[in-house]
This record gives sequence, structure tokens and C-alpha cells, in this order.
Amino acid sequence: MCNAGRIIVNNKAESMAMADDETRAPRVDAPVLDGHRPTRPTLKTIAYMTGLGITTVSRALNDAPDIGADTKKRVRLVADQIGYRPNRAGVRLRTGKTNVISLILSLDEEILGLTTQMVLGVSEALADTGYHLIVTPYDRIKDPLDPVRYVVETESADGIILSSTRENDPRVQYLLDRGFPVATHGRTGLGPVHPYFDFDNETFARIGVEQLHARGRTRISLIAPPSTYFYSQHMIKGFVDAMEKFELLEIPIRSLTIDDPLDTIHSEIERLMHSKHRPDGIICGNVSSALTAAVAIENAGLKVGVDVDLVTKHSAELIRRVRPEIFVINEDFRKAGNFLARALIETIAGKSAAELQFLDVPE
Amino acid sequence: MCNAGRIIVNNKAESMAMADDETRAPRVDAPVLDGHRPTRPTLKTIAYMTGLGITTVSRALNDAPDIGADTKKRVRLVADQIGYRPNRAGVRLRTGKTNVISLILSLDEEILGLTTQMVLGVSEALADTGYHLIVTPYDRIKDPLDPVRYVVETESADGIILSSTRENDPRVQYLLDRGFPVATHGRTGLGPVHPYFDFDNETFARIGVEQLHARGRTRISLIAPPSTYFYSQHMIKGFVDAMEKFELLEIPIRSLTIDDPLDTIHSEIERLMHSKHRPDGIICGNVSSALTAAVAIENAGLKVGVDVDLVTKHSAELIRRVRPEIFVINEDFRKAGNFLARALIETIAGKSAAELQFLDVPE
DNA sequence: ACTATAATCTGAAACGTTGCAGTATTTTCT
DNA sequence: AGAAAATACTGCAACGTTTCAGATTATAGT
Repeated sequence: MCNAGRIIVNNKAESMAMADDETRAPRVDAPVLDGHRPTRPTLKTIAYMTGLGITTVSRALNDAPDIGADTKKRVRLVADQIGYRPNRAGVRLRTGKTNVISLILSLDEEILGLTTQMVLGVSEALADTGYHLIVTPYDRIKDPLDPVRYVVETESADGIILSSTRENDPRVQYLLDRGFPVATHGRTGLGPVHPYFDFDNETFARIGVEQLHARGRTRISLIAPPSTYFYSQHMIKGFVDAMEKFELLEIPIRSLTIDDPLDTIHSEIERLMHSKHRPDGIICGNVSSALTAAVAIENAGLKVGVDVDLVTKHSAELIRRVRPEIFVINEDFRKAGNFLARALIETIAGKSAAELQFLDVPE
Repeated sequence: MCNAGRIIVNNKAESMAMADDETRAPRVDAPVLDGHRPTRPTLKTIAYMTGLGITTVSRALNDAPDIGADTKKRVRLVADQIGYRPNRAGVRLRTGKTNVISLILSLDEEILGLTTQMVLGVSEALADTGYHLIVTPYDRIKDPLDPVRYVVETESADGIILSSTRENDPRVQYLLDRGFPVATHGRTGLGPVHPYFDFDNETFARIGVEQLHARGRTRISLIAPPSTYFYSQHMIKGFVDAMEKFELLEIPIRSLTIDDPLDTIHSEIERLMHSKHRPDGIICGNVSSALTAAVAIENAGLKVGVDVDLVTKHSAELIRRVRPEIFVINEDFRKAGNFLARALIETIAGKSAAELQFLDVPE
């Protein structure tokens, strides 16, 4: 039973004293070699080499319960030795499993480094899983459902990661309706039914206000994300709550959002700086608005860190270097990507979504 | 011969006066329906609906020469109507064509937005081609050949786009040896054998020097890329040539490269600013070094744009806004990605590389 | 000794596609 | 009219994998 260490070419021969030629002959034909280069090994190659059937080899590699331990070991050895890698097209055709994760990104996400960091985080998580990452950016002008529908209709991935989520995100709804695995960067209003990773923008805004308060600032503005994004509400809530708590005065620039053209942000802030009731602290929903605001403030003859304090959030170290006078709260997109990829894979494997939701609380 | 406008269910029936039931019966069984949801259409579905053979449908959709024009039209109509999309796994298994482009990026490319812009450009070019984009970042610590080998060995893409190319890039050599389509961001020293898109860093440096000269600067430094990158040579050549032409004095900081940690760059520049022979102009090989240098200069009590001028190159608009006093020459990564994707597809289609090389000359 | 049971292994079929080697039918040529 | 050639269509097989329903042998139970 235990014949470890012994080299067995064909373990059937033993019990067959009068074995005829048929028995010794491999049950599978040798794979045809094309030109001169060695062709890529398949199950057939291994079957031929081990003298086993293709089915057995397949089951052995997949650790099926009805294959002998010795056989498994032997098959694995040969497979490793010749560098066997399952043919993805074969698996996909047979099982429908693509081993692909689709990352769908809005083009607006050029928020310095979001794309890069997300891709990195996701790749990191996927590295040893056999999953490939396919990235699809989409135009904000086009229907955001398009790329999602494409993936579902062509069955070109096992799961989707979405960003820029809305409270009632039709893309997420579409996917949930069809039972298609999805993980989102940002919460939706749909409850514990899909995995997500969200930065706690409420806490971010609260901390921002606290910081400004601690620096003695009293008249504070917020450049929020457009109200179409769910996280806009969170940020505003954190802001308002903290403002009330410290009894500070909000200088409203609610018409302005971080998605406005930088020119608009610039001129609006510059105008504000010249007004009698200018703020002495601004919380900026993203980096580009913060950097733009900084320039506008200086254009107005004021100094960031002296006359006005700025708070924002970001992932990249660079910003602290470029504008050390801006308070930066860390938001880690890479961590987000990493978490989402892992969560999505677990979802595909059947795990329930409730345990795969993460709120990243800053500080 | 011409029966346009007439609806033909089975064009065979016409010539068969005494057609028995066999003739009218479709030659292909109806595709089995699983649950309640309509199953995804395949060639078989169309064959059943049109009464044609599977082969005919396939050939009709692929515009084969031996299929009648009417049939083609009819098949296409049905296919479009029911939203047929070829099964990628089927095609891939049969033909070996993956319809995938692999973009392999070095992690260091966090150069603000390079990844994002490249991905965008590539996606843009791939949008209507049926190609998918799979992105693989890799660690600079690991063997850069790893991801390349993986793609080749598992045949998981039809072509590869590489960045951070070296003069004698082993990855490119590896791919060329195996006849695997590759396009590179940046030239190599291998000649007109593979497509590339390169930014003309020689011209960039020359223009930089000219700009500084025009502003009356005479003592100039260059923060170059590490000499391992081929484009480092180009940049240095452009720099040196122009310096000689205008008889300017180089203040060498050759030990410093754009890949050094930002802390190093910062302290080195600050130190330099305090030295007796400080430069009054610096050309920075990338944005992060330029931004870092700007802060260092101010830390030393000097003013960018007044005491020292900075020149750099970049893709994103943001930088001009954050630091309007820095000269920025435009390097369009998106264009690069777009070109490379197109070039790669043409290479896969068999076009010769010589026509697919592009040098992007600034200004 | 004879049968149920467990333990291993197996070929056939199928997933969707395309290249090959045909088969009918019609048209053209002599 | 008869042969040759062109036109339009088609089965079959194969790509590499896994599921299914056995098949074979050894083991245990009576």
C-alpha cells in the first residue's frame, strides 16, 4: 500500500502476471508534437506519462476523494515537473468559471492615484489565486450600466468590483438581481447584501472639523462630493455634527463640489477669500480641490496654514511633501482594492456578504 | 438568385417539390434550455433558428467566401436580433486566440497618473476591438521576467505591452525570441523589430535648457532617470548638447536620480541650495522630483520662479495649477497607451514593426 | 463461499468554436 | 448534351477540461 520511494511506471503491471501488450500500453495516445518546440503539457500529457486515464489525472489534481493518495502524489509530481498549467479556455468552456475579476472604474477617478492604487491592491490580492484582473474604465457620459451589462451578458468574469457607488446604485441592483457577485468601493443603501469597503467619510469630516477647531478656526467651509454619491451624505453629516458640537459657523459653499472643473473651484475659492465673511478653514473632499484651493488662497494674497487652514484626505505621500501646510488624513485605496478583491473571491466561493463589509475609520 | 425582400425560412424547400418531413426539420437540435431564464445564444441557437448548419452559421458570421450573400445577411440579422456574442472560451480553445492584451506595469510607475493614463489610453484603443485588457503590476524586487514568462507559458494573451524599458531589455528579448507580439513604452536598443512609443526625452531636455537660457539662467542641474533606463541616455544627451550650445555651466547632481526616495531628493536639493555654487535652474526628469525640489528650494529660503527655475514634464493638468511657477512640458501617457494598443493589434495581425514606432516630440 | 461495500480508476459526452474534407446543386463551357 | 467548374452548404473532428455513470478490483460482512 505504501510504496513511497519506489518508482512506479505503471502500477497495474504488478497484479498482471501474464500481462499482454495491451495492458502495458498507455491508455492514452501520446500527445502530438507540432514543430520542434515542446508543446504545452495538458492532462493528456500527464495521462500518457503516468499511464493513467485523463479523468484520473484531472481528478487527482483536483484532489477528488475517490483517487488514491499515492496516485495523487505521483500525478502532482509529474505535473509539477513538466510545468503543467490548466488550460484556462478548457476550464472555462467546461465549467463556465472564468477565473477573472473585472474592475470597472469611472474615468473621473483620476483623483490622484486612485486607479493606480486600486489596481495595485486588487492585483496584490489576486496574485496567488489564479485570478486575472481585467480593467474597464468607462466614460461618465455613457451609461454606467453598459460595462456591467457587458460582463454579465458575455459571462466574461466571475465577479465585478465597482467604484463611485450611489445610494441606490442601479449597477449594483442589476447585479444583485442576477445573483452576480459584486463588491463595491463605497457603501450603497442596499444593506448587508453585498461586500463593500468604505472609507468612513463621516469620521473624516468630524476629525477635520476637530483639527480646525483645535487650531482656533471658527468659520469653516466644506467642499463636498456631488450629492449623487452616497458618501457625500456621510461627509456632510460628520461635518454638520461636529460643527454643531463645537458651535462653529459654517460658511456655505455648498454649490461647489469636488467634481466641478478645477477652474470653477479656483475662481469660487478666490472670490470667497475676498469676501467679508471668508472662512478661516476649509475641508476639501479630495486632493485636487485642496490643491486648487491652496493656490486660489495664495492668489488672493493669503497664506495657507496662517490665514486659512486646509484639511483633506489622500493616499499618496507626495501631497504632504508638496503642501506640508495642508492637513492630510490618510485614505488607503490600496487597502480598499486588496480587501475588495479578497471579499469578492469569498463571495464567489459562496460566503455570505454580511461578513465582508468593511468601514475604514481614519486616524 | 436575387430574392431580397422575400422572407425565406428554409431556402431548401423551394427546390424540393415533394419535400418529406426530414427536409423541413431543422438540421440541428434545439439548444436545451436550463431553468427558466433564456440561455445565452450560441451558434447552435442561430443554426436552429435559421435551419442552417452550425458550420454555415459560423462561416457566415466570419464572412467566409463560400457562403451566399443572402444567407450571410439572414444569419447576421438573426444573430444581431438575439444578441449573439461568440463564446470567448470556445474561440480560444479552438483557435488559441485569447483576444486579450496584457499590460505589464512596474510598480514604480506611480509617477503621478502614468498607470491611470496608460490604462485609459489602452482601453480607449481596445474599446471596439473585442480585446480585453488585463493588467499585471509587478514588484521591482521580483524578477521582471516573471510576469512576461507567465503570459507566454500559459498563453494567456495575444500580446504584451511593457513599460520601463531598458536598452537591452531581457523581457523584450525573451518575447522576440519566441515571436510573441510585444509593444513597448520607450525604445530599446534592439532596432526596428518591435513597435514602441517613446517620448523624445532628448528634445525635452533640450527645450528645458533653452527655456532656462531664455530666462537668463546660466548654472543648470539635471535630475536624470537612473542610467539603467534607456531614456536616461537620451535625456542626458539632449541636456549636454544644449548646455554646450549655449555655453552654460552644469552644476552636477548626477548622483541623484528621479527614482531616489523623495527624502533623499529633498535633502540633497536643499543642501545644494545652500552651497556657494547653487544652480539657478533645474531640469527634473519627472514630476515628483520637481515638486519635491520646489519644496526644498523654498525650505532653503529661495523662491521658485525667482531665484531658481524648474522645468519638468507631465501629463496631468493638475501640476500646472498647484505649482504654476514650474515649467511643465507635456508628456501624454494616454496617447502612448492608445498608440501602443493599436500598434500591438496590428502586430498581432501580422504587420511589420517598422511602421509602428513612434517618437513623440514635445512642443 | 458468496455477496454487499468500499476503494480506485475509467471512457464517453459535453461545453462552443472553427478547419477540413467533403456533398449536393447550379452554372459554364465545349 | 455531357463534362467541368463554380457555388453553397454540411458532417465530423478537435481544442482541454470536468461530470456522469459505470467498471474493476479488493475488502468486509454473513
